[in-house]
Amino acid sequence: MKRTPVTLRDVAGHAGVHPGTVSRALNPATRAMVNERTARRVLAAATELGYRPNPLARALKTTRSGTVGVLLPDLTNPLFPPIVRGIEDVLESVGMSALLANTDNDAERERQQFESMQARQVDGFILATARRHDDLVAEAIVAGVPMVLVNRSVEGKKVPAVIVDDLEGLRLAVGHLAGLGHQHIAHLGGPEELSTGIGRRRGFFAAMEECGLKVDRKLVVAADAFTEIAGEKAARRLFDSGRRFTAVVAANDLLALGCYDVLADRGLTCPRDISVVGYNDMPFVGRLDPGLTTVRIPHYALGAEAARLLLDRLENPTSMIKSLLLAPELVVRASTSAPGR
Amino acid sequence: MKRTPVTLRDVAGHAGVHPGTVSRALNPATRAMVNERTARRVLAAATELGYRPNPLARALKTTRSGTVGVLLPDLTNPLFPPIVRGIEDVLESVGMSALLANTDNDAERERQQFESMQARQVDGFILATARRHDDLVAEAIVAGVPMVLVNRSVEGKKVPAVIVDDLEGLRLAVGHLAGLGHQHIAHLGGPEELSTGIGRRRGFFAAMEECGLKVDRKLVVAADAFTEIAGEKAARRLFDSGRRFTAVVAANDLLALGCYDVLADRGLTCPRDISVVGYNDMPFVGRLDPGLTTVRIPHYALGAEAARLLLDRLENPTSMIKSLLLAPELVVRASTSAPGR
DNA sequence: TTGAAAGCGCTAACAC
DNA sequence: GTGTTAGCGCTTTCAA
Repeated sequence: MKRTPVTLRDVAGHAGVHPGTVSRALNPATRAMVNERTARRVLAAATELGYRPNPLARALKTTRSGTVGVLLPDLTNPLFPPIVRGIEDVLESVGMSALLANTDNDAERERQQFESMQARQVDGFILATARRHDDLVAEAIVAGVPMVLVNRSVEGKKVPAVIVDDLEGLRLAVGHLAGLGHQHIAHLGGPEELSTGIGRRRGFFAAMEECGLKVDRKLVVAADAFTEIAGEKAARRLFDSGRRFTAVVAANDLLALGCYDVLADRGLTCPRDISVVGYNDMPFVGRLDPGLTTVRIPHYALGAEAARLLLDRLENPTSMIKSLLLAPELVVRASTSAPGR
Repeated sequence: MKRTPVTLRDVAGHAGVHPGTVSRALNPATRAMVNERTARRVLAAATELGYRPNPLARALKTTRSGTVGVLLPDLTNPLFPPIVRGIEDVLESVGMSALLANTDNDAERERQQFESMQARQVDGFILATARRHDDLVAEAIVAGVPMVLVNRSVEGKKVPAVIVDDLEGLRLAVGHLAGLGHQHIAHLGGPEELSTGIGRRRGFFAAMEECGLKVDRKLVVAADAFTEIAGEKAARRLFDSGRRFTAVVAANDLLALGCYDVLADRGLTCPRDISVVGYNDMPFVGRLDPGLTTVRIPHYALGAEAARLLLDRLENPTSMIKSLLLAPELVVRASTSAPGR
């Protein structure tokens, strides 16, 4: 049970063949090279001895470790666990596994983790940390490091990514509010150095236009992080603007929570006084008080597809770069209602 | 930037010394063996060439990989991310890292992941998956595999664990309700094959006793998993028992959520009709409707301490086995009030 | 189809 | 102090 002391040699000895032959017999890709009967004998010996190949030794030899580096801002952000599971499940299905690292949005940490993973000979990367202008990503791409982005993309899309259609997402959010009769809608945006921040901001403008609504630029603010605190701060700017609005579309659920806080602070009630729409549909936001109307994104699928895309590139490095745009979906709950009472 | 083609040899050549010397100079533990000046020269050459040691090669040689296997039921259970971050942060601080795997409470998967990690030569394990009677843990311990349990423990504690004082936790929960005037308190327990399930159940009985309250055994049920669904099912049994009760203490927050569902289902209001107390203080349960009164456990510290304990064992394998019992804390919110209107 | 031999990048006796 | 040597467990030419 302890450290596998049983090696290829042991199996070879037991089966009366050369270690090289054992290697060939045990590797599905090379099994064809070996006589069917010998192969069976080797396999039998292997199982009998309880042989477990040593992935490190293999990796050292082949420079392929069967692992993928996954960089994300912070695992405790509820957005990420489902994405990670999606990644892990797909990787596991092909016998690979993920190496996780949290970067806390720190570019230096990010680079350090990236390099440490490279040293560990990961076969590729999945990044949930990309900024719109991201040196690390740029360098990795020119260096030919297999990589796919998830949730966020970079400017000048030469890198495969699995992201959500934010234009559509905002269309759903704004359309819903407009349908309810809201005319004065504010946007609590995300950091503009992130594709998600800018994408939803653009989506907001586009959707307002489509609905025939005027955007009051004082009612478009950008939080400097996708956190509740940052959301609170930015929401305060909205309320301090002196402009009138009856609804706010937040660029993500955490921001919407920050908005909830400000509402409570000022004795305002949601949705009676102000309707709020979130983005992401994080776990449990449906059970908040009030249940958050939000744009659902397929978390798990984002991760799973990103992993698939990466596997694809790993198998076929020269294939065309493809990205995936997943469709969001509106989930209407209690935080939105018709305006004015 | 790409694959590190620069090896010990390269550095050696550049510095005009033997690779062995480079190895010694670069390893803090053996640096003392080498002349100060040579060491400096080597270091300079290493940085100049951008040398990155290959952890795989080192691991192969030393059988120590600098990684720790972490088995947990499911990363998307909000309980775990903070624990995992605690583990990762501590490991990272000593240059190690974690390999995660989700087992979905499947013993077979668990064993398989365990073995695959062993094959990857992890230096030790942190398990959040232990059952009270756990063959895998038992075998690993006799095999001398360094391991520490987190959150859950096993029967016959011969294995280091970092857990929460459930007796105290239940004392807080029951005491709070008793203080509010509740006399008829139900327990929505967890699976009894888990130390957390049984521990909180025992804590419930003990605390009721301490408060001078009688336990109605019909009002003590056990869910068969720590999930919202299982909680709902079990809570239904409570309400179908025909017994009178004004409060329920759930063995965890997810179970409490299941209870919320049943309440809603039956047109009951919390806390007016029934007070509910949870356990764990998962992220965001304070924002539920109603905000959940619960017993807070120090998630992050659980993970961090588990990692520290493991590092301790790794450094000093023969040291005494120690476990840690962390103190919980009551967080009173809106789901509890005095009984009877 | 199988054996022989070299070597992935590193560490650790052992010698000098 | 530093060089030499062997080898961790595996894959993969190259011969046979």
